Amino acid sequence: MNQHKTEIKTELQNRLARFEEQCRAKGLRVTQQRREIFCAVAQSCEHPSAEKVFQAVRRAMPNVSLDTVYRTLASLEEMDLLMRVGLSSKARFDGDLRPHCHFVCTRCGEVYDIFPQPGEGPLPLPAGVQGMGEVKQVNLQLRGICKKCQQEHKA
Amino acid sequence: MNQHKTEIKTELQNRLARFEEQCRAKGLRVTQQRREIFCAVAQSCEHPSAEKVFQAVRRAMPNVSLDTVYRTLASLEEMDLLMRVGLSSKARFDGDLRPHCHFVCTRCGEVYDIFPQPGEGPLPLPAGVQGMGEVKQVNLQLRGICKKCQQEHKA
DNA sequence: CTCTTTGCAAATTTTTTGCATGCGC
DNA sequence: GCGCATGCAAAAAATTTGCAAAGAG
Repeated sequence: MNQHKTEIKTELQNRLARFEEQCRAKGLRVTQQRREIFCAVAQSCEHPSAEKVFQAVRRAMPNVSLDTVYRTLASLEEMDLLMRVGLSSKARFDGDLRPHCHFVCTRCGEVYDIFPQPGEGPLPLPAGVQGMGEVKQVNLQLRGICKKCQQEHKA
Repeated sequence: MNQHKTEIKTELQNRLARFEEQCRAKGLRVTQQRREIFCAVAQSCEHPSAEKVFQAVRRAMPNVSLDTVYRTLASLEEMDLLMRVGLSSKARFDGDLRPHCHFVCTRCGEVYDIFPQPGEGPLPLPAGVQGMGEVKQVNLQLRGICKKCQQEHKA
């Protein structure tokens, strides 16, 4: 992770530029709060929760409110400027433990199973996992817009 | 998904057996509620939320309480009888959009990045994703026990 | 100057916990 | 019968929403 620190630093400029560009493209104003919240996530290596982002931003900006953080995180996600680890708020469960993947529709929230096709082997693990610990479970999550939502959007 | 329905049906017996076995192994009692909750998740293809499981179980058992569902889902997860899609309750954010994976420690909740090693290509997508919709984001999540927790456990 | 965005507060939703009673072992 | 597990209720945590005031374009 640390060997990436410097890359991240130099990349922060690019990201900020992209942030402003994206905001303008979507007609959103580039406010201090948005910039701070974006930076807080972009600079952090620790996958912060909304609360953690709030605390970090508060140091630079003592009266941001938690709800602004929530609203901004959601809009940054929508602009593809950050991503959510895991799923949105509500926990969901899967009783099928056979290896398979999930397609998560970011519009309707539906979770679809993707089972391996006949003859398809198990997914290869990234080499970098060596030495991190013991892997007990693998879950590949693909996020996008499902067929149904694509069609509704066209209509 | 439907071509798996029948497999799931026949597999339900195995799973129930495994469920009872696992309960006894961990010294947990095999109660009606646990069995019902386990079945509700095992039979469902829709990755139900706690609330949905609660509603389903209520049909067969009108006075289960929601907190029993929560407690039971947590213990079933711990016994590896089901898995959680996404992460536990709290949302977490990642500002790094370069392709990388996450190692999630199920003991301490820490999320570690796994960047591709030099020369390592992008992860192949499962063939079955064809026709599900447009994939915009790929997230591979490996769950297990991280190095630090392994060592603390030994001590 | 306009209209989005913010902060505040309060509401909602999701999840957790304490305690007396009940049921599996 | 013993003791974990449940149900109830209430608390805590996480997230969302309505509205007046502030600030970006």
